[in-house]
Amino acid sequence: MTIAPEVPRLPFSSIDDAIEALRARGLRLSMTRELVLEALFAAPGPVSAEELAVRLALVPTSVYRNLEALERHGLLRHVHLGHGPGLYTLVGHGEHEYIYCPGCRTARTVRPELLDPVRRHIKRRFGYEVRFTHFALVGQCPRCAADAPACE
Amino acid sequence: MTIAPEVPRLPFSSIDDAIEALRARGLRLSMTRELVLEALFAAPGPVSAEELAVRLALVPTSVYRNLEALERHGLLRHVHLGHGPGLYTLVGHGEHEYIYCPGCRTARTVRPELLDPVRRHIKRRFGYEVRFTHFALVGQCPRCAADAPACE
DNA sequence: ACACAAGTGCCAGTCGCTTGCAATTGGCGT
DNA sequence: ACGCCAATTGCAAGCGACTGGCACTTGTGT
Repeated sequence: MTIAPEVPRLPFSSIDDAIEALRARGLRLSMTRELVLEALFAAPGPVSAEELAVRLALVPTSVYRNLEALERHGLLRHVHLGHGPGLYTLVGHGEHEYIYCPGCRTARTVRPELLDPVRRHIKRRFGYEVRFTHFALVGQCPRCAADAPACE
Repeated sequence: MTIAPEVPRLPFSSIDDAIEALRARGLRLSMTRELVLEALFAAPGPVSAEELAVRLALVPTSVYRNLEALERHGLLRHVHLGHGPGLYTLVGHGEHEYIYCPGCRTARTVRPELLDPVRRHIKRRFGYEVRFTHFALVGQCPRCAADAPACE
């Protein structure tokens, strides 16, 4: 699959909102689906499909399929920090963008509006509406820069 | 594997430069290795390992291993546009960064210095030295924005 | 409470690599 | 020119992250 084209993002502040939106899109609320939504709602950060499957004792296939359906309908999105699996978050439930440091393999969150100047700049210069929601920003964090002054 | 930590990037303007650097790093110039370097040197854009293996009639494993070794020693780098395989380029042989549009699944190249203001902004705001060399910038291109005015 | 499409479990398959290991070979030292 | 030996290769198997097929089950509008 490729990166999902931009899909309308519905903001959810409770699971019930998400469930309502899900119904509005003609999706059913199965047991599995509810568990996935709840887990994502409760999660402190983005979660991989594999992690969800394990934590919820669900069969991975079903988790993948649910994530795919929910993302296709704009209830979820996923981000990649570095290489590795997609990490899912409920939309509208504390939106973040991420900066990932390959040195220490950690990501910090960034409030989306703080990147608006960057988006505006790129829009003006290149005409593209970039978003950092699918691939994290990648760069050396200050700590790693201090630890490894050898780099270029 | 994770994203390679920043490695000194040696600029090559001919294959011989690359071969010299390779020797300086204690790597041998095997048949396979030479073919890979030549193919990358001749390529108009970044190339996947699979593509190289097919075009050069080489066994994929060997291509992967060569790409890995050459990248580790700073002769190559790879970028991801959207999902999909890593795409390799010889370092110092027409450096580009990329903006990828998920709508039309195409990337345009950007002269790196044009993104310097963005890098400076992020450095000031967050302290990170970001680079767009591993993950492409992702965003809707003007054409796709015009075609699909429905998006948020 | 039924019908029937949406969703599930299971199993096999794909894609993009990675690893182990025995056979080969490039590039010195002589 | 020859030999040595670690670097490299080919082959086969394995792995992580999904994806697809298919028969079975279940949520839901009527």
